[in-house]
Amino acid sequence: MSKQEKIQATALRLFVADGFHGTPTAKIAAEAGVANGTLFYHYKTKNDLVVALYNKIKDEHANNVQVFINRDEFITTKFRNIFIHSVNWALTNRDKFYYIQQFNFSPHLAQVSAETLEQHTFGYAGFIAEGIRKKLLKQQPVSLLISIFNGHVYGIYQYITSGDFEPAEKEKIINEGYDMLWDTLKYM
Amino acid sequence: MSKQEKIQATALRLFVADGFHGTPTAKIAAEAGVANGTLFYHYKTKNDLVVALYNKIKDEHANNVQVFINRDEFITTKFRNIFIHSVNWALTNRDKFYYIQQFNFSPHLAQVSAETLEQHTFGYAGFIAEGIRKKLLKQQPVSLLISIFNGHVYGIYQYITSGDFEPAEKEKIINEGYDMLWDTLKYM
DNA sequence: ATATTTATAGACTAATTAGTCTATAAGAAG
DNA sequence: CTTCTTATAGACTAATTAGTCTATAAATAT
Repeated sequence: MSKQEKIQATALRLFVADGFHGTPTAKIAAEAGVANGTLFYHYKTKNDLVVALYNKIKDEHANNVQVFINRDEFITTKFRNIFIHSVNWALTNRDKFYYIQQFNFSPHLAQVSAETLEQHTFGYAGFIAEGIRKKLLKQQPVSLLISIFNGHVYGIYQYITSGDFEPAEKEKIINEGYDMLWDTLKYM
Repeated sequence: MSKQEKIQATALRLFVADGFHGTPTAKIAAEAGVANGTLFYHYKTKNDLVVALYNKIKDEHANNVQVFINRDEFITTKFRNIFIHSVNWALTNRDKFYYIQQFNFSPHLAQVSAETLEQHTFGYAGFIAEGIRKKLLKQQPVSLLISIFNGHVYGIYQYITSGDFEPAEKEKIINEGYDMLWDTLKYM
């Protein structure tokens, strides 16, 4: 792990635990085992670090989803896989998932350009549009279906993290959660 | 408007615009037209103000929903009304809706007791449980249905606020949004 | 080898800001 | 009318902290 990666990992952990403002750059540097100057060498400002971390996590997730989109499977299968993977990703990367929400509801979001934001849902868009065209999904705007999809992922995530479930139970909830989403989004 | 109310209203506006840490208490006091000492007379600490504001907004919303729950109507009608009202409330009180999310994804949340948090969904719980018992809603845990409900409100809200829609369009989206939610939650 | 760039260290500072302190004013109670 | 409580004001401070500065060390290129 390079010093830069250590800084990122430590920043993620501390930002999630104590918030952006509750985390001094000095603490990040100290817990990452690097000097103050090193942090500011890699990131011109604290704000730069906050934004870079966001973009990195978003990229990681988008690339993750892209793999499922690219697979040569029937569109409804893909759709199911993407949902299940998204929930599982959120559950196994809670810090990262939380960080995205934390960032989304902060003034930092305004610093990310609309294009960058769009790029992160770019993978979905074409895929969802195809589903609509082929009359597998409801005849509604792509972005509405994406919003509902995300809202549903979020809802299932909230439910699972609010309780204490066995792995098998979790899987069952996710599967049934998918069925419920499908009831919402399927054509007719 | 009392000085205290002015402080709350100004704090809400500034916290949403600039974040918790981006808003000095001195600025809140100045823009509310009160002295520094007055703010700290009403709220022992800045943190107290942040938490009090959260509880106030949550209470307001919970009381709002309660009115619909108490109405003497058929349960499915109530359900629909609550969904539509929730989306409309979020749309006409964007600052407050945003503030709740901002707070939920901040370390401040840990300062709100589990009971207080539960109390805010208390109204829903009995009502949803009734719907499940009467086999109008899916045979799933109450809290799962609430999570999905909230996730869906959030999704529709996101979609509407991300575009520029006429009032009539908004209404149509909300109504269709409800139909989609109902497809997910209805029994069979 | 030597020069240049990249990476790291850690002491220092200038600015910011939460909260305190003292002084009053307004209102309620006796 | 006077005592006590509540509400308001605004100057002040002690602590925190983002970012700078200078010095090297390591790596890369010439």
